[in-house]
Amino acid sequence: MPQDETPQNETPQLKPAAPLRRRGAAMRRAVLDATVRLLAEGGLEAATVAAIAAAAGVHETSVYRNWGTREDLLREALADYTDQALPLPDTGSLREDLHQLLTALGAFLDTPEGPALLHLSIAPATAETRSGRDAYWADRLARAERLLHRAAARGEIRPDADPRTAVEALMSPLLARHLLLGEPVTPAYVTALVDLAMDGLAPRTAPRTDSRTLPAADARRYRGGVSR
Amino acid sequence: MPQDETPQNETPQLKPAAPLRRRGAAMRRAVLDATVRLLAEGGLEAATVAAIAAAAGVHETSVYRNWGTREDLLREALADYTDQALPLPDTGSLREDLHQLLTALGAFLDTPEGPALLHLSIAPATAETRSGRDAYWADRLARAERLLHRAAARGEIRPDADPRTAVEALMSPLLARHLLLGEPVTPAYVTALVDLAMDGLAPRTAPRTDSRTLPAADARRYRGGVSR
DNA sequence: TCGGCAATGCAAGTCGCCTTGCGATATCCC
DNA sequence: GGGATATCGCAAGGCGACTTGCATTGCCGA
Repeated sequence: MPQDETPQNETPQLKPAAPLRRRGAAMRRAVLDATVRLLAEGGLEAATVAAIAAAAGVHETSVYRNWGTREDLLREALADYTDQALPLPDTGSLREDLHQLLTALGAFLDTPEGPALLHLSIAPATAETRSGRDAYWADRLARAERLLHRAAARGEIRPDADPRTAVEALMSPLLARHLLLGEPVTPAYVTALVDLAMDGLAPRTAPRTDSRTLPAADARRYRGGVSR
Repeated sequence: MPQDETPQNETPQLKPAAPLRRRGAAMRRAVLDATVRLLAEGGLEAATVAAIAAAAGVHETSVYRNWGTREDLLREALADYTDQALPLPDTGSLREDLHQLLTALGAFLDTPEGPALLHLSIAPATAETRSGRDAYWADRLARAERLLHRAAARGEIRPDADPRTAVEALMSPLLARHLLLGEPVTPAYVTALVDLAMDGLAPRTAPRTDSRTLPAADARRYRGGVSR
């Protein structure tokens, strides 16, 4: 125990009856807020545990005891922060809805929080953290799926189309573009994606030649292994 | 050529006259090989720089001097290793080609090397490492694009479709599934994806109701800014 | 063949993530 | 108000990534 040494730092006059040692929910909030702030200001690498703890006026140990790992903390902070980041449009037109949704997603990816969230979602996940992560993204996709269901009710999409697949096919490329290619998500790209999803690759008013393309139902046969 | 590796550290008596201070290309090969081996055996976390260096019979410092970063090393090792992992099918049918390509990609994602490559490709990249990473993935996509171009020559796809967008829309979901959702890439999923890309969401032989869906050519117009 | 240069080995050290044991205190509950 | 108990602050330390200065040695060309 520190007998003398008077560990109180340089507070010459003020001895505020200040809250000092925050705990429980109050402490969690302070840490979560500090995390998002540091993240937004300096990106992923600025959000070290030491920096976060200091900014929140909390000791590093408390962070680890409450969240276990830095990644868990960042993940929770971001999930909490971005919970209402992507509102669901409802314009009455699927094409337009999708366009707006993807544009909003693209914009989010351009903020510091976007890539941070993706990086964390993707970091080698342990069994425990994985379930939380999967649930988070599954929820995001489920929300987007509602667009498709509304469109289906309006007869805007073919009845045999799978909404889940469509949602993944639409949102994944935006993430991949940002993460893998480092290319921006332009309005033109969003349009191309939506058009592709809506209209498909195959010629619509088929070229007079009979269907060289396999009938969809038949294409389902699965050719065994791909040679090496 | 590889003289038996002798991983036993306990060689109490032997002081081989050939300490083998490998350098240059020989050293790089040894390190690259050791990296892939450790990666395949113990996953990402087993491939520490210390472990790799030891397995390659090289000093840690050399690794850092040659690659700079652990991630750069892993990235190069994997890129080198997987260079011919995804052969381009050429069956004469786009639907079938895509099916095989995506199936092979899905299979790759189920090996330890697949996720490792993705994780590394996505890790916060510095300006230098980013260009290499982007180029790698751009090359992968360019290869796949060839499928689309062949199909275009055969008249299998509408002339106004963008091959690049299609490739991204097809491959990205597989990556996202693995990384974000933690869900497996099943043959059924591959089929659904390919079907979606080929046929689109919009009803084909339009429901008797007149074309509620915008004509493909006209749909390309871009509705101004998306609100908020 | 031999010297010189560059690449490697080695040691010591920094930094960020994370753990642990212990003392100090806020907060609930009686 | 006065414990009990869960929490928090603190210090020390381990581990892995990464750096740096210096001693060694492989190797290429003169």
